Amino acid sequence: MSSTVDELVAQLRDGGSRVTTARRLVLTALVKGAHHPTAEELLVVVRELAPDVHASTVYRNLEELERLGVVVHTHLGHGPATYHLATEAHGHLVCEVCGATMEAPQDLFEAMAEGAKRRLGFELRPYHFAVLGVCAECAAAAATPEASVG
Amino acid sequence: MSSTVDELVAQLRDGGSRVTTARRLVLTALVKGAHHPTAEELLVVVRELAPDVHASTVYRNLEELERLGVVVHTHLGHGPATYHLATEAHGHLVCEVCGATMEAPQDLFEAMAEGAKRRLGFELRPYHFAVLGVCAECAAAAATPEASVG
DNA sequence: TATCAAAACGCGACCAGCACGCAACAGCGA
DNA sequence: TCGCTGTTGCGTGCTGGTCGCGTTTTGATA
Repeated sequence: MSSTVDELVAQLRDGGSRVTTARRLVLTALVKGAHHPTAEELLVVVRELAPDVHASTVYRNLEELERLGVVVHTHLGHGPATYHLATEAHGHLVCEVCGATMEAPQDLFEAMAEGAKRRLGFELRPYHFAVLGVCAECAAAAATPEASVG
Repeated sequence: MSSTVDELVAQLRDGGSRVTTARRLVLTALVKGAHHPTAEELLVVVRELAPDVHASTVYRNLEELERLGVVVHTHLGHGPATYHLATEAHGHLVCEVCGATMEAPQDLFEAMAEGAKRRLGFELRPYHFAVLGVCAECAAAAATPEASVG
């Protein structure tokens, strides 16, 4: 969580990658930006600092950073993928009704992971795709017929 | 599981939808076809029976069938969505390494679902997106440095 | 059985999200 | 500073899916 751009840059060098302006800006955007930015949103942030950076550069850098284990991407639903630093890896719960995204408590997956491992030999990595469902507010709204969410 | 095309057609009528050739063929493809067909694969099956059916017709029909609760779609990974009858709804475990897909035992999600409900008020619907991980074979292959999966 | 409004279809254009090929550029070790 | 080679900008292309429009088909009714 305490990752600074400089630390991440060091990871890049260790991995044998060059440190370019665009690449540094992508890291900056990841550190400073919103919680679950898409590639598009990262591009916007990057372009505030360097307007000429091309979208494909951001995509390629995210790919490279992921290869190095610096960032991971997650699918929160039907839209574009979202990116965050690998040090912040966590599961997500997303409400199908209102789209609210919440981070899953670390231990929420534990029982399931253990069950999958013991019974199927399957090692869960439940971070890549969000688990969908209905959040408390929307469930309550659905339960009271008079109410409407909007 | 015992759904026949006729039963599904009846569901269509009950829902106020018209029964067309293309629509019946989509249902036929879902009943007879592979386990987790994509829209594209369904289109191929449909076209074996009626070559002039257009791709957008299949997409629109799947959307309508989903609206009626007859079919559901699932994302097994980065590729296209897969479709199956709502009566066959189940969770999926997908291996990130080899791509193997397995149906999750019904009770695997129960502990997690209960925990999410009690602690966050969140009602899990863990069927829409697969849970990724590493299958037993690939985990074993990774554990023995000499072995290689290919 | 004929009529007809609305639903569904075929078709093509279009869109989002992303990957790719290529020539120019820039990081970084010597 | 030089030069190798990784990276960038740019355009183009691909996949998966949506949309608008004019035509065809369905199915309730006469």
